[in-house]
Amino acid sequence: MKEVRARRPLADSTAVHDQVYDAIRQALITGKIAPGVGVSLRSLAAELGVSPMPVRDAVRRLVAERALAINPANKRLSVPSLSAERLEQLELARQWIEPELAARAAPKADEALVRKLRAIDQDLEEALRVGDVDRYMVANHAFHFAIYERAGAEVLLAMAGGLWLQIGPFMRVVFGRVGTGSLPADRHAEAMDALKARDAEGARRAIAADLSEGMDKMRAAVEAGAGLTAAPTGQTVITVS
Amino acid sequence: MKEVRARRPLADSTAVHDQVYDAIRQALITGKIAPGVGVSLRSLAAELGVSPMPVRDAVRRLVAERALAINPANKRLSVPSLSAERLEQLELARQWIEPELAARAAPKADEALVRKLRAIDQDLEEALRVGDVDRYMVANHAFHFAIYERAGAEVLLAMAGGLWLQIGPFMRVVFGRVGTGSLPADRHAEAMDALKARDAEGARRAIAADLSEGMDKMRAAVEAGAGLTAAPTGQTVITVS
DNA sequence: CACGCGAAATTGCGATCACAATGCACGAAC
DNA sequence: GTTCGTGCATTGTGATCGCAATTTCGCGTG
Repeated sequence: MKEVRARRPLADSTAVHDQVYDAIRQALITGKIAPGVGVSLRSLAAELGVSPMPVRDAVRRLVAERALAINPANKRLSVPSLSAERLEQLELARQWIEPELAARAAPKADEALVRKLRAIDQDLEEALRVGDVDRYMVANHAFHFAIYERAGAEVLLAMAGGLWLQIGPFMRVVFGRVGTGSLPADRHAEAMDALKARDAEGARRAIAADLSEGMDKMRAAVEAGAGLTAAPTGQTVITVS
Repeated sequence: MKEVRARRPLADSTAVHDQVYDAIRQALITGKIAPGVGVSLRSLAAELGVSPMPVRDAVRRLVAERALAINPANKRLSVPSLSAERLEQLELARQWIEPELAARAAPKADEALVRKLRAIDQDLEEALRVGDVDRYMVANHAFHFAIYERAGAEVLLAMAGGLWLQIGPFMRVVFGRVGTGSLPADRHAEAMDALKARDAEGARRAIAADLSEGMDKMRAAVEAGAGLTAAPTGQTVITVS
């Protein structure tokens, strides 16, 4: 475990704790870490090849964003378990904030944005065809936030990002069960049309509909799913690359 | 600066970094730290009498909650400056989430809650009479969140907490200028009546109106205020517990 | 007096060590 | 065979040290 660690100039772009944060964040969004399982700082650190320190920093951020939970007694941290209450609140919040962001982005949309969205959406459908769940989720996230960033609403964007972070594990459970084939991307086409036309209300409706469909599936899966809250004895086989 | 530091059993209640977090959080909510001023880890640590490490942890959380900003170039941190855009988004988010929480709390309200609210409100009015801004803000925060906690909506509650944290510095600026005497607490009485009657929509309206009045004052102050990002030479006197 | 320019101080970041506390497991007693 | 207690391993937390980079200030030059 004592490896030669390349010491980067450290000023080029991102700090180590940011990279660790992104790694765990991606693992959460794509659902690579199952809900309910416990993770430890040192195990994560060893897995990522860094010292526990930057992992601590990253974990602090994630806990603050409610993407990771910390047992107040144990002080041991884990992925928050999936409950119907949490999902209901997350859905409500998403249904309010994300259509709003889409509506604000519409007037500022341009040809470049639509082109970028079309490229992402093609990748998304490709992922759907081949059944690559991870790739689909990454593309879906990219699609939505390419729109939301255009709104130029920093505060709301950060809130939306936090919500996606919290809802990632839910998504993974759903698509792990239902499969990716059953989710049509029609709403994405509607959204792109509305953005192309700078139609704020149309974009709002399209995103709202897209969210509704996705959340419906999640709610159904959570209500029907028995072991969604995961076994506390879960093995943490997390491959954060 | 080499003091004998009492080593607490550490398992009694809260960790040091939590105390530091609470200290800075309180300082932000009550507006003890002015927007735009830069703070350093070591200076905060020295002021609090701890090592820079727990301060780093606390700051990490606060940055994640957007209560502190970090200059990507400098990597130096400061309180986010007050802009009309930020205020507009914060107002929108508050206007959506806080009435919702109040409405959810109303059916669960009981006599004990109303009594507690009445006590807080009396303290609040007392603070208004004597012109104690800090005490007023603490009481106002306590009033609102005594209600919101009753909703039992963990996710929404956390979001509301984050919003208050971001809007704290704004509040301080407003009340530092306008003075506390001009803010009537009538809406609080309405809210208490609605809660007592378990009237969800009434509680929603009361909180919405309360927010509107407060945010109107803030918006007016921000639009009119020139030196809102200014940095008073204030010594930030923060103390741990 | 103004303007660089270089050295010292400050700052954030990461690693390593120390410590208290909890979790876990192996083994002994009934 | 079941149960309880004792030891070791692991965990989170905090302090201290080192490093690189940026800021800051003083000094010399124009």
